[in-house]
Amino acid sequence: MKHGELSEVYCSLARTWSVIGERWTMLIIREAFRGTRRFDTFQQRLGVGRNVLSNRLGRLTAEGIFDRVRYQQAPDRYEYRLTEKGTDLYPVLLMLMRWGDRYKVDEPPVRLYHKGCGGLASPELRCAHCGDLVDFHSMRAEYAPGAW
Amino acid sequence: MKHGELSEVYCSLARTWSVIGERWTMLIIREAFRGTRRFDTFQQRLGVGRNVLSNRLGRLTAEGIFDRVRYQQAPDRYEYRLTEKGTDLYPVLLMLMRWGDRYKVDEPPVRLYHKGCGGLASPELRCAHCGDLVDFHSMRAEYAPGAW
DNA sequence: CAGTATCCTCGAGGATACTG
DNA sequence: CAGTATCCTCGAGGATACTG
Repeated sequence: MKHGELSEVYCSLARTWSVIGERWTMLIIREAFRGTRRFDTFQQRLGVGRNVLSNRLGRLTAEGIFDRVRYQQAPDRYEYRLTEKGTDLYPVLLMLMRWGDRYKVDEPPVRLYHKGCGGLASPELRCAHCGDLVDFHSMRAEYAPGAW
Repeated sequence: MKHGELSEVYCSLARTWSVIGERWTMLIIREAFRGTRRFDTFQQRLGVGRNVLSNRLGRLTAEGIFDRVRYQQAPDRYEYRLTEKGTDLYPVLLMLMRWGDRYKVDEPPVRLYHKGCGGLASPELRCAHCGDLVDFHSMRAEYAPGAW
């Protein structure tokens, strides 16, 4: 199975992975959450090849994760802004970071504060129905017919 | 920057990505959450090459995400079980699935029920401090010195 | 700046045969 | 079963020069 074919399987994870599951893609999105919008800024901060970056930004724009917006005329200059579909990847990013905070570093490189309460935030997963904390053991999965 | 070098950068996301950010790795872990433990079962369900699967299971075992457990003697047979470090990736998996449920499929292939309350669960992120829903706009990030 | 073009390397992945 | 061994392909990624 090739990378692109993941998008055709009836599996939300596989399809999501076909969009963001490449070496640089998630790092580019993280950089965007950090406020980066311009080609050369992405390129310099990540150290990614210009051809690769060009390709990824194009694909993510086609996918609807970035908007390519002209911010200047003559000459025209464009920048990349996360769409709502893009910012909806924030929970994914947070959970990846949190796992790394726990298992891959001594001290978290990024601290998150919650604007609402002002506290140091360690976001956690709760059941939307009853509000209890959610983990692997508390969930039961049912597969639709045809699910991969 | 090579894939392995991501593990040396002072960034929880990059380091996590160096562990799970390859084409098959996250799909193998998902399959494990589904209950799969044995080499041939992984191989048949995912359609991944045997050499690649062998390599990934070895790396994930070395990383402490899988335990390689002998379940039979003469001949010895082994299976792979998620460790706690492995099941702690569940929130990552859930958030990836949820994004795919929203943007990549019409009908969710997998439905999750919360054992506690019996309800159909759509897990959501909340601030551990105040309990409010968390999204990108409600967070403020502070970077430690040396953070990538 | 925001790219495109070109050329190259390397390793992830696929296919298949073989083994204790 | 649970792998290892072998050989091959292909594309992701790196480096660098060039352009409007």
